[in-house]
Amino acid sequence: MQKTGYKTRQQDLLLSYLKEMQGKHFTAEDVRAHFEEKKISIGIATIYRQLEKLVNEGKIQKYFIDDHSAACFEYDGEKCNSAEKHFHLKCELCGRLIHLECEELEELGGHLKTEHGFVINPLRTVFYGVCTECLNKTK
Amino acid sequence: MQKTGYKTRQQDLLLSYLKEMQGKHFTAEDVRAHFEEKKISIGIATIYRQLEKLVNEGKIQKYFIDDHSAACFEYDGEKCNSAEKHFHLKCELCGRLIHLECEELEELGGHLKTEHGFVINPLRTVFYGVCTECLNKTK
DNA sequence: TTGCGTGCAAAGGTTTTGCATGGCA
DNA sequence: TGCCATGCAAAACCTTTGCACGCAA
Repeated sequence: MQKTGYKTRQQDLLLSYLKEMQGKHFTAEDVRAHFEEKKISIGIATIYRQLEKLVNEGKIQKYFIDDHSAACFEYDGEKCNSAEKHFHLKCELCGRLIHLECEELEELGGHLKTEHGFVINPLRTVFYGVCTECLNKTK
Repeated sequence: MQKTGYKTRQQDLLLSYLKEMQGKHFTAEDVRAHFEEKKISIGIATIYRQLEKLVNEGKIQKYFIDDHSAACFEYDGEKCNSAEKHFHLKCELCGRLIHLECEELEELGGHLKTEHGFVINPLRTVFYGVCTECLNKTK
């Protein structure tokens, strides 16, 4: 399960970028531009491959915001890797990512499995909607 | 507000397809293939333009399921609120998109709202995980 | 007749892939 | 040294767009 792989300069660069961008979303192109600004060159293919690996490991998440535009990635920090029993809520208005731990919601997984034979993956599943703050604002 | 536009053969064909596919999801390519099978030719550009129009009118919904794959469309019929009563499950292994209607799941929206002040948007939310068939295969 | 709808092909943008090279262990 | 990671460019892919023509009203 634990594929170590080699440690590379590009990998480190990307990880440092993740920490810097923690809680914010970015595209593959954002990553490339960020390092180009610093006169550091990373191939876009490498960026895609590293990001894909991180997504598979559940370290970062991949979102599809609108239309056929570029995919957004987001790093949520250490806490997300340890706690597998929480879900993510993403506000469509303010873009905030909310971490939700809730017993009743945890039952959702059990229900889907026993009643529908579907094993949900909370690491990748994101509930889209509107958060409390934004609801109040629009009233 | 109500832009009538012209009535065309392609429009009628698409509408008949929608009725046939009511409650199921399909891609632009699915539409093209469906009519090709019947020896009816419709330009793919026309399909995209018609679908876009229908989305803007709120007649059909557009989903962004996966990676760089094609967008999914869905016609839920006359009743406007029906779309809010089902969710989508996406199998991470076989890629199948499953259409799930379940009363207990409908309560999820209510729970999120009353307990967490979050109004979920089922039109955009997709549960990722592994479906029954794939679970059995991997055993 | 007017001008929207259509079809074709080309363009557009994002992501993936093949292949030779570079670099970690 | 053995192999994975990288970089480049090309390919793949879905979708949009420009333009001339067709067709509804």
